[in-house]
Amino acid sequence: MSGPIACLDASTAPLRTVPAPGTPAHATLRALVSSHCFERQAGSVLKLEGEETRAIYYVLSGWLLASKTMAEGHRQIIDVILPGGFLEPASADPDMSALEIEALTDITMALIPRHDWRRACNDHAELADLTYQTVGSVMSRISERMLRLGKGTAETVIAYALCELCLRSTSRDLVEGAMFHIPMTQAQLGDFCGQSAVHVCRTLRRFERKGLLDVTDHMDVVILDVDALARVAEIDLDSLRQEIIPAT
Amino acid sequence: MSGPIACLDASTAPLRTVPAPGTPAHATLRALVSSHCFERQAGSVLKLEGEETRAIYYVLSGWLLASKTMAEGHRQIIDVILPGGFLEPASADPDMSALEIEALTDITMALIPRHDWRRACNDHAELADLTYQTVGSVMSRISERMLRLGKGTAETVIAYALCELCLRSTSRDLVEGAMFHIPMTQAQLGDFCGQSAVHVCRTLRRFERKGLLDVTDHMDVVILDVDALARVAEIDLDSLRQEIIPAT
DNA sequence: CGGAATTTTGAATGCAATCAAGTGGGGTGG
DNA sequence: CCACCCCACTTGATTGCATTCAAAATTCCG
Repeated sequence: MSGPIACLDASTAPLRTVPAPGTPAHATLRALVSSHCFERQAGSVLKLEGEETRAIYYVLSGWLLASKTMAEGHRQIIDVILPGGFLEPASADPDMSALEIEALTDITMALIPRHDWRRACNDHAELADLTYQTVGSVMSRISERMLRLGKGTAETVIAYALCELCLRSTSRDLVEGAMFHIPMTQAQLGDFCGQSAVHVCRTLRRFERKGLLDVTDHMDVVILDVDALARVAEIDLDSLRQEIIPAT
Repeated sequence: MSGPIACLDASTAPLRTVPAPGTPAHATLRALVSSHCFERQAGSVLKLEGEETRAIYYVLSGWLLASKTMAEGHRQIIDVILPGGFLEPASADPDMSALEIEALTDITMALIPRHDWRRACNDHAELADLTYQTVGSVMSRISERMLRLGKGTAETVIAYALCELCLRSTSRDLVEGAMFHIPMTQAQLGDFCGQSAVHVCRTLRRFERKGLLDVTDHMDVVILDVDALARVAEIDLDSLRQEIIPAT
């Protein structure tokens, strides 16, 4: 794998609306991002578990995936990061990555040195806010998933994952009939939900038969009955949105 | 439940060795902690899911527990916090708690207003380091658990949980024959490991029969065969220590 | 068009939940 | 002091959900 490729135009990238454009914080963020910006193809592994790490992974476009693997190749996807999101894969040893980081799709992203990021956070309260808010979002969506992983049925976990990804990828709405695309195979969705690929398939099919949703053409999902799906996922849509989706 | 009770002597509390005693950062941490210090009984619920929160939960002595609950009372313990550890239960909405916080044992702790904490982190790099290191520790141990919750057998999850709690509570060592106490019932351990209480019992009994460990008298655990236990947990002890236990 | 990866379906196995009943210890009140 | 109760733990039996294995169908991509 080659080194970072300079990104010609980071200005089109979907920087979060927080901090607001025009503010010094926004300018700092933009500068940080564009000076460390590069692209990768889907499937590229950016960091392995246990490797040295000193940077923040900031996603501009595409989806990023953080996972861990056990013996026999059993893998659990710990989190998926969407444009505007970021993650530091550090463990208790700040220089060691606890996670494997991989591009789920073709991706544009920035690898910002931890120190630069922290300096920026010290200088701009809005960036510190953004950081804390992101940590909160990550923690709460991981917690929701963990709850269902531990105590839910396959239907519950998978329905939740669909709701979460839909909410996050369609920016805050989950309406009947809206289509959204999940750039994951059923096997990957299985790794995300702690299920085998076969059972993901069966479960999606069952959802279709029940009229909850429609899955066409490689994970294009149309939710047909939001309320029923939310019931299966055991969520309250509004509470979940407040919990995992940053305001504004 | 009554309000916070002033803690007469926080100086005996096991403040982390980072920042080092004598430094300004240490003094600031001590001041923050002792001015917000109080005690609670085992079982006290300190915060409910969805409630407002604006503070960091810093544990001085005793164990704290963060959990989430689904319909029908199915609960998952997301994390356990030991003395010297802390947690902010905030979600994407920084003022809303994503977790329920509960005292697992009688506990001495400090509830430090987020703003004071953040100001202190801005003033003292060591405190910021401590914060990032703690976030890293929390994330990596949650990830390890999540991996096994999703992809491991009951034996793997439970063996891992025992190793993690032993490593953390006996400060970095996991030696044969050492006894340590886990102040949780089997039902709570089940909520931690995504298993039913009944199955936790069976699994612990099986471990005993295999000579991996001994569990006596309400969760006093003696590990008899560290290597075998680590093998069941699918961990490498040294890697895990580096990953989840802060250095020094 | 051919090969590889993904999805689908069937059948069998096995792990863990649930239900149910019984044991044992610690604390309380008579 | 003893009886009782409550809670935690233990063990057995049954049920059911999800995995695994296997094979076919479909789609993607070069």
